[in-house]
Amino acid sequence: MYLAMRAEVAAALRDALSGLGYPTDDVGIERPPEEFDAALASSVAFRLAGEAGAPPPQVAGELADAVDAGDCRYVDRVETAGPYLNFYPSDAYFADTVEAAQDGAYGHLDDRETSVVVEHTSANPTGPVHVGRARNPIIGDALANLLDYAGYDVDRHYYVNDAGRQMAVFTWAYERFDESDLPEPERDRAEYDLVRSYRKGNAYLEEADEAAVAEAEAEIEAIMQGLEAGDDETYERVGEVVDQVLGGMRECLERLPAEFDEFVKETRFMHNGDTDDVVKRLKGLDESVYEEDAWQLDLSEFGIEKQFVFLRSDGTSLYTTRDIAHHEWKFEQYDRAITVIGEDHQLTFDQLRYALKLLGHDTEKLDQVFYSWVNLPGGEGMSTREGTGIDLDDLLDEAIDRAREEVESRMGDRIRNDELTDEDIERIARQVGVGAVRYDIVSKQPTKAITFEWERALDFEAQSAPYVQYVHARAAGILGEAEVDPATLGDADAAALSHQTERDLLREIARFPAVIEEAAEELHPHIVATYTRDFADAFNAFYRECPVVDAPDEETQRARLALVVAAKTTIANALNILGVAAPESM
RNA sequence: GGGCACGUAGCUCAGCUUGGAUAGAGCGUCGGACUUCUAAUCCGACGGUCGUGGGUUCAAAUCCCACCGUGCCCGCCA
Repeated sequence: MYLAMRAEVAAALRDALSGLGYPTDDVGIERPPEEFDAALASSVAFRLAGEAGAPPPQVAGELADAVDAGDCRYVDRVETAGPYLNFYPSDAYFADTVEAAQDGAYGHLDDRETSVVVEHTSANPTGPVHVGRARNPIIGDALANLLDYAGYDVDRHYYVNDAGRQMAVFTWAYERFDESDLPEPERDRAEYDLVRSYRKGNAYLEEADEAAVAEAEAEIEAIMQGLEAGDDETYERVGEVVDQVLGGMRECLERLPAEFDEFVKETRFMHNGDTDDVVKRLKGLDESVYEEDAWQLDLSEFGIEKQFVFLRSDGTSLYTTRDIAHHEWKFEQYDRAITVIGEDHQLTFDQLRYALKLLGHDTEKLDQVFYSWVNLPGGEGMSTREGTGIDLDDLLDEAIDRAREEVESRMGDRIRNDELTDEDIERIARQVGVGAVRYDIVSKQPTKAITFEWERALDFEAQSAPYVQYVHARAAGILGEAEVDPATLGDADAAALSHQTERDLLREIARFPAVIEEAAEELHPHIVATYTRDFADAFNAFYRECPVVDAPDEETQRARLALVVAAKTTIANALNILGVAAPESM
């Protein structure tokens, strides 16, 4: 209703402006401060003051008189507050909001008939997913959910870097070392098992004597050449390592849960000849130069002084070259391609973008969401190769353990005697623990640097997942207590919802689709998280002030029940976008 | 040195793209509210030169410039 009302207000303002002979290009619609019950406001009077030769409040008054809200379904009245115009919602606004939000699909915007691929995580299959990388699947999954709600046709891809030097090193090390050379694995799963070889191999390359290293390097080089040449046996050897490690990492990511429609392997674009084709076309560009035996692209026209090497002097391709072939493949199938990627890839991504542009592609279709790295206290980084960093599995385990302790410690002073079973406790611990980790990460702007600290990541207090989840559980509790079939609330009268906190909650519910629209437009899932906090505040105020089960009369009770259903649906869907579970009880 | 990002209360963060109503939350501190639809909640108090300095504007946390601090990148790695 918010979006519809905004359209009505904009149209009514434009009519009024043009009627008075003012420009209509900027109607200055914004959200009024909390103390006003208006749903929308306009500051347009400020900008007209000069032209009108009158102070803003006077212009506002003139405009308020000129605005005709008669045809507006959702605008009840216009009032001035100094230089501002405030637009108050009508009864129909509230009635339609309650009705719309009781539908489980509330928040889904109209189908845009636009396909979009969200590539995220794409962590190299070298070992366990650590917390430094965890920001990627959490942001990526929320972004994909968000775009889905916003009406896009979304696919989620994980691009598997199975062709680089790292994988050649890994494959060599996997074949080179025996179990007896390796320490105990930290966890009983494939990636923890295999990463031991990878770490051992890297240490060996640094520490072994020159001749031994040269021998190893020759084997690694042979693997890389085999991949480049499309040699089947080499593919099989590398694939054996990649598939095992990736399988384990996938299990870890599913705990979040983050799932993918497709795992796209980099080697695919070497094997099918696409990379060779890209190289051929890049060589033909005016910007292409052959220097020091390597083919490079001069991107100085885009402000990048560093030349982009796309073919090594030994004739092998580079990561970004293969990524160009990968993106051409994406462009063939999707209208938009969005990549969630670490800020350390900023330059690489620019090179990719401009190379694609030079090859004649519309790079407007390409978007990226950068996030900055998560570091350990003391500024230490996390590295799979060196084995430093906190494994995501450990973080999730710890979060669930702490959540379980929390649930159990609260058992004693629960007022409500609803007999939580052991399964309930386990379910709540998982929902709250994992939810807290996700919420902590998704609620912040991705560009801000994060230092990982256990206490902070596992804080269950306000402004965390449990705070919002609790609202959902409270709503579920009321509906359970009322023993009313939500489906029978169709005739509930929203006019009975006249309390200030009821109106405030309704306004929050009404805003949800606009929040989705804005967050999707800007590719900022954290806007949804901010919304859930405001929403929770509004719900808690309503909860405090307005008894539902013991409402003063039946009409009020039914209206409030309908409001609770609407609120529950809204918060469930908002949490769903963030990838945070919405518990029925906790 | 160059490029990109970030800098808002003691701490963690919204707000900045599209300038506008006394700059908002949470944590912490202090003081209140559970025989009540779940107190993982709520109410109140305290707390801010919006990094610094200029500029644009009727109006700047928001836009522009310079500087300072922090992170990331500047490889024929990914």
